[in-house]
Amino acid sequence: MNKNQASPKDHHFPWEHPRFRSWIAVARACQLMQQTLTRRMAHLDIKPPHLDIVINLYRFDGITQQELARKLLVGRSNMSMLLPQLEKRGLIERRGDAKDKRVLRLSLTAAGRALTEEAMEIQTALIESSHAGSPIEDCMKVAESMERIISTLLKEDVELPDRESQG
Amino acid sequence: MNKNQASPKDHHFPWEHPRFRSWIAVARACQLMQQTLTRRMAHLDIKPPHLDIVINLYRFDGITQQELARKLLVGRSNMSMLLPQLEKRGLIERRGDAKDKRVLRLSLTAAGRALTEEAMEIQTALIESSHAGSPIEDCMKVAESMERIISTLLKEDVELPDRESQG
DNA sequence: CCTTAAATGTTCAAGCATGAACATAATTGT
DNA sequence: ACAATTATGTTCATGCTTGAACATTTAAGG
Repeated sequence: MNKNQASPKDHHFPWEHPRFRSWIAVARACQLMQQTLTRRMAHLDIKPPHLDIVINLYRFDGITQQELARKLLVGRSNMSMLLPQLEKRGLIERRGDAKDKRVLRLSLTAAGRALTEEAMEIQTALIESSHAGSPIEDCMKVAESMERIISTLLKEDVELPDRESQG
Repeated sequence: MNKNQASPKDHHFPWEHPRFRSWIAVARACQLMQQTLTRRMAHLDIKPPHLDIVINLYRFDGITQQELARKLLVGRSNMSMLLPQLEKRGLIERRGDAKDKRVLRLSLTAAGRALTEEAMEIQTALIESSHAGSPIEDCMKVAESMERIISTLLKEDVELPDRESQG
């Protein structure tokens, strides 16, 4: 009853599957990285979700809330909750588009840009140090594996409300 | 101001660092996997956090709440919130320890075990299918990389309240 | 023994994320 | 032009997660 599917070899329990064990490690690493990053950025008063936002604004000035939500793989309502906070703190600006009166175009203020650079340094330093001594080729192989997984999951992930796969 | 640290090579922006790009892919893959798993398990009325719990109870019968929290890298208060729900649903049991009157020892009921097996099959199938066609060696290399990162992060992660690194 | 420190579990307020329902604006079809 | 559909953003109720404060129990030090 627990090995007639998804198990070409006869591993009785999921945690005996190499892929399963491997994925658990990926998930735990992610979790730990997020928690550590949260603590390291605490003094800037931003958390990973905010960092994801400002980094994307740093790269893609004038992006809309919907585009941003798609890049971050979150719902639009999430952006509607978080962006006003960042706006009140003077880190970002939201300006209506002249051509399309529905959309709000986002950009960083000078203060937001400065904060983003500071936070990105913390994140980069953490990533570099936690990969301590791993050859860069390992990293590339990891990236390839993950991107394969991402595109697989995005493909079979059609037809859901309020989230329509990203570009 | 944005490249005097953590950057041996002269990549001007974080997203030009191979390790940074690679890590973003890891994080996104995790996020997508969780979202997809959430949808696939919706009919069982359990979410990834509950699955993590019951799988560990499946493996480690009689574990305490504290030990469980450490394995899952979450706070004790989290367990205090989630476990009573599962208990009310008749999926787990909590029994006080005779020797140490502080601890509650956890175990699955028959219904909980059945549900866990069903959910594990879904998760295993999802993991297998999302790795579609990736050789098993790639998986092993990913696992190695992630475990290195985990141990690095756990080492430098001493001294924090309510979370004391796991065993 | 008795005081102090540590460990385990609970409660609470706050913040993040979600999906549904809604309002407005743009696009398409006729 | 008009109706129907789609797209963008907001609001709301719900649920997960956290960290602090607390109570109880155990362990350690004099």
